[in-house]
Amino acid sequence: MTAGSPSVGRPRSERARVAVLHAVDDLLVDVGYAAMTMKNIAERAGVGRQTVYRWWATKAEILFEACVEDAGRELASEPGTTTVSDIANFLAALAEFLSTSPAGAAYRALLGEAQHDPAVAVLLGTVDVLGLGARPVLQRAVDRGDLGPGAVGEDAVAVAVLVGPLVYRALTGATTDAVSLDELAAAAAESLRRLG
Amino acid sequence: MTAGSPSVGRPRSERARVAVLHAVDDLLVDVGYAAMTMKNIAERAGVGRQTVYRWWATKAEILFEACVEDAGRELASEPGTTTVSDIANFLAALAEFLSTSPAGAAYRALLGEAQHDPAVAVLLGTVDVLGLGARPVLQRAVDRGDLGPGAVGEDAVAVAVLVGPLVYRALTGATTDAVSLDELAAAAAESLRRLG
Amino acid sequence: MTAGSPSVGRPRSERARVAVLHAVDDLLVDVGYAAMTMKNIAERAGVGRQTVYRWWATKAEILFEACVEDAGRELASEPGTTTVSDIANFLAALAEFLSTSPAGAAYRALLGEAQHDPAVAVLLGTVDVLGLGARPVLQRAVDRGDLGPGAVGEDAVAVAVLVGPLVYRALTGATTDAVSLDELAAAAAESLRRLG
Amino acid sequence: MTAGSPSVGRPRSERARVAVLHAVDDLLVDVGYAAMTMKNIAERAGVGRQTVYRWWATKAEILFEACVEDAGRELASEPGTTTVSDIANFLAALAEFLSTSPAGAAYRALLGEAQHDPAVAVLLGTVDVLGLGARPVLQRAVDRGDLGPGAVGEDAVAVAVLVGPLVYRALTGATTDAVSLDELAAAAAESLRRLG
DNA sequence: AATTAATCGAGACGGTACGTCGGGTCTTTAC
DNA sequence: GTAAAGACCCGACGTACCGTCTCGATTAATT
Repeated sequence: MTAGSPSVGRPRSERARVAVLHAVDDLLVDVGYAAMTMKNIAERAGVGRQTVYRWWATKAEILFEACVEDAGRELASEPGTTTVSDIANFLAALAEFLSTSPAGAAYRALLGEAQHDPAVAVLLGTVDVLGLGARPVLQRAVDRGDLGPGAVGEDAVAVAVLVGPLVYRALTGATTDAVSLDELAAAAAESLRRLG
Repeated sequence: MTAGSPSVGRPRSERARVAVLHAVDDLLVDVGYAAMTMKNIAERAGVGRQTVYRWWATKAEILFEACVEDAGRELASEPGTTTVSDIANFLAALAEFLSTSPAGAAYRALLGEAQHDPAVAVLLGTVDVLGLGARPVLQRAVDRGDLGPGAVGEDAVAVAVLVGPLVYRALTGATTDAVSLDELAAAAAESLRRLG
Repeated sequence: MTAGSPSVGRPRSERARVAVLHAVDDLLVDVGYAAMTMKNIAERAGVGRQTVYRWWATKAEILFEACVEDAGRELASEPGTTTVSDIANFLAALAEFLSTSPAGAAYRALLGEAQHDPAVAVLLGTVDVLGLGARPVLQRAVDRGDLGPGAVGEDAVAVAVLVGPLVYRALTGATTDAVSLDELAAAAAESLRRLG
Repeated sequence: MTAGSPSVGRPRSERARVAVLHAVDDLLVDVGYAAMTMKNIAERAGVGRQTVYRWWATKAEILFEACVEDAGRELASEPGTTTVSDIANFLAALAEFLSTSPAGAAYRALLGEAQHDPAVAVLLGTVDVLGLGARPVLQRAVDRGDLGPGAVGEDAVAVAVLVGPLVYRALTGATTDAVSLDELAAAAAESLRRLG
């Protein structure tokens, strides 16, 4: 059908694939991004070094694959009854993601690496990780009439207004308590209304 | 005067110091942060390798020193007549800083590295680079009565609300045009009023 | 007939066998022994890698098989009318073999590898490649009474006296012209007479 | 005087140099040439890997340096009173060298590698290791009138006649006892006289 | 004809050495 | 005592080959 070789030769080992993805998650927590090398990823996964290189070019690619799907699930917040509560729910999920989740730690590491390596910037550009969580919230706000339809456009600033403050605090090492989160949600709602 | 040897032996070479700081700026632009090594910093500066290590422990420290003073000057925006125009002036300066200035590139690189290396996170925490630019704006808003006095507190979210959206867009590679900047300024003003 | 499975299942592919032996010869000429790997032997032969390993354990074994029979034929020199001319004929064949023949190149490579790997030394010891060519010459000299009967014994030095000089020159990269060959033949005859 | 930088920077460590040469000798005996890698040479010598590569390109170069001087000393046999006894002394030294000496083992390994790698063949061609031992013997024979003066020429076959048989036996794993050595000496003397 | 079993080409698997590069330290001479 | 030069030991890089394994597909002799 598609490829030239549908099933010639030994098939890829699913065991090795998941072992690598798990190893990356573990190492990010245990030793941090900088000390995480292709060598010890392979060792931690109990996998040959070449097997890692065969499927991923860099540790950023592995981390990205390990991050994306988890991010989608963890950022899918409960819809609220009002726009403000909807936003509050999302910001709570986002704060949790950024400060606690392994996938969030991977995202922060990747966003950091993207500042050093254009290839990683391109990689991150392929999936709008936080936008995928934020856009449903914005769409519901548009549907309620609380936000102009331009706010969910491709390059709209609405996503940045929504997630930017929390991301900035996460990257600078600040933590955000529940009270501040509610304040931020109210402020963001006000801000977004102004963008409509 | 004070310690055992205040000025015995050859004094530190000012020539070497500025050569290193300039070399770091040049290399960040020419080859990027990742490809910038202590070795080629020393070579570009025409300086011995040990001379670099004698005064800075890591390339992040050099970059930080090269970045801070420029940042202070470049982020000192013109006070506007109203809070909204004041904020607009600041956001314009911030956008310029993040997207164009060498010091801004250094800041982004350092913020990225801080996600990988706790020591760099601590280093960045010693000077609130963007906050130093944002706080005068917020203070003037408080003075005008447009913002509650709590907004300029130590750990207040106001700074994050002000700079977060633009920082997020800069880190994810998005550019922000003048029109969007004005929208953001208006939205931020609204948002901040809500925090008061 | 004999073992558990005399001829059940698919029989060994003769096509694959000769393809491998030819590939080894070609590669030895094209890229040399060191750059000749089991991987590119299989590729050059258009054969699976496992198929090579199924029948030969090392590239030395393949080369040995490819070498032995050719060596026997190429070293079977024309008997001369006198011992000196007999020896001269043999030395001419030997010089040709060592310097020009693919089988000779294989022999030199194997003799070289035997210095690094005891298993190859054992392998080479199973067939006295040059001795098989030299012994008929020596036997005829014994029959003529030009040489004592001990010279064709198992561990006699006569073979070494006969082939050693040319082998040494071949291994050290020296070439030997026709005039020198005749001198060597006369000298060897003299030398062998002395061993009787 | 000579080079552009007579003594700038840290000087080469003599300790490291001899440690590497000794490590190579030890490893050749302990594990053999094939299993002797640049990696374990460095480890055995207690030296960084880069330090090895800084001064030698291949393990063959190291072995060559470790071999040459020892070879000169070990092959410098006692002059005998007659040409036959002179040759006998040399052949005894040569047999000892080839079968027992570490330097001889190195020589055999290098001669083997030269069959696989043209660069090693060139390297070996720079110093006529065995010839340096054999030529004095031949020269004395010429002086005695037992050998024509052409025998000590650049490309003369006399050296090969002298050392070839023993080298061939050494490379093929044969050992040569004292009785055979004396026979070989007498035969070689006869053979060389014929070359005069 | 159907079954059985060893072969075939292909290619992924876990390992390990390669030669290079950057890390941070040290040891020289020159200033 | 700093500066410039450069060698030191260390370890990760990405590549290549090792020898083994697991596939689907052949290919004959045996049922």
